[in-house]
Amino acid sequence: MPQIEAIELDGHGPVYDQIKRAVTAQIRSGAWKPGDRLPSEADLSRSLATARMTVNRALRELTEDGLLVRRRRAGTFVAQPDAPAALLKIVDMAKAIPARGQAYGYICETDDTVPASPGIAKAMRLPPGARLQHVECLHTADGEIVEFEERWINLALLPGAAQAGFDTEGPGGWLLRAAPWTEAEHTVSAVNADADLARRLGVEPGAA
Amino acid sequence: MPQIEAIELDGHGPVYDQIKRAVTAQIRSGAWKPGDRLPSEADLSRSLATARMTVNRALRELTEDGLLVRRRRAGTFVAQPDAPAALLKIVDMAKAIPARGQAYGYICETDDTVPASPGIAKAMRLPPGARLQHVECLHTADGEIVEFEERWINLALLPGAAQAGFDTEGPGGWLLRAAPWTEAEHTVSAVNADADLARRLGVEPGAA
DNA sequence: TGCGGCTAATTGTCTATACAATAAAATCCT
DNA sequence: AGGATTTTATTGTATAGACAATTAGCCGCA
Repeated sequence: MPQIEAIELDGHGPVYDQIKRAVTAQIRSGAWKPGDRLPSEADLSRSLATARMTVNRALRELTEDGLLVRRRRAGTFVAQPDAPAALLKIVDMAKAIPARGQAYGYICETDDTVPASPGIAKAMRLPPGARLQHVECLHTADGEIVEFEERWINLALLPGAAQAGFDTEGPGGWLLRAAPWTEAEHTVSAVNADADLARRLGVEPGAA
Repeated sequence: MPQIEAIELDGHGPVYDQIKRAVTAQIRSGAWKPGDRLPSEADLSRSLATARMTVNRALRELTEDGLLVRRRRAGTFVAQPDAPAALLKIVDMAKAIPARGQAYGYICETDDTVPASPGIAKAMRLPPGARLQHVECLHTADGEIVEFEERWINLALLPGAAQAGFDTEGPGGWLLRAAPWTEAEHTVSAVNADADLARRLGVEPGAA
């Protein structure tokens, strides 16, 4: 089981930001690894001598950024990294358009692994034939097509993208796999975490 | 000067979410238009009988979503809609990658207005020759090219994209134009708002 | 008029506390 | 043992109050 060390603030800027940086630093440095459980808000607020609300804001925002995953009673965990970064922006797009009063739609036309064509390879400074994930999708607002987007993702750097499935189910279905698990029980808690994330991602956009 | 009516909560879910929905509804319905000033947090918390922190969280999150713009002492304004939606995801990408401990880079290769080629026109269900904004950019993490992205934006629906300038300065430079202005003084407050947004967008990623 | 300093309105953050919601873990009862 | 129930740890939200930071607007003065 991971032993979580105490973190320290740097006195620079708002406290919640200091906490965010400190936690981020722990994760970046590898001191806290994916799946590790963080100290509880109560513990952190005690050891940092701040109010729990401040810790809460920091952890809540990091969760929003996809760096952490939280579950009531279970605790706060370092999220599985890697692929979510590629998808956050889609989530964001899906969130931003309804906020403007329009019904957002996302249609994925193609999503497959292809060797880089000479033209794309040149654009990406890759050797021709490198494995790429090719995604074509449409963003619609109120049924009208706002944007056509074509992407080539370097699978050498983002291996998770191949299994991501950017299809019509939307990104939520994929993000499921970014769940936290404690070292001991893989399957069980992974299922739970999936349900948790699914709820988070499914309910929020629907409500707004 | 716009007369802002009181808003009402619906008793559904967390209060900060109710406030978010209520404000969003006002904006969607057109009751609050871009540039309009909202009641102050103090006024809202009084008229809604909630704590100011709760109102603050709601307005802060809506600001994060790009729906509002806030300035100390000046107040909270309905943001200029429209084009920011297309860019939020870039901002998000720029934020998400450094959060994972890598240096994010954004290189825009082309950004011009073109008539739709037959192939693209078909994909977007548009007549060939429709005006599109064509953007090609690279997303890099630690200098390595993670993703090549090509986009065609329907200028008929997002006219602002043409002047957006998705160039190497990054999206921040563009978002400047999404500033709020009171009906009376265009130029002056627009400049101020620019400075404000610039700070917001320039400082946050730099700190993290 | 124009400039400079003061005032005060507004947002931004922090604290301490409280209670609700959730679900893991322990306990009890059969 | 095993299933039901109770306990309890943890996050989620709400509140009231306080002070800091920013800056628009006002007032005075040259």
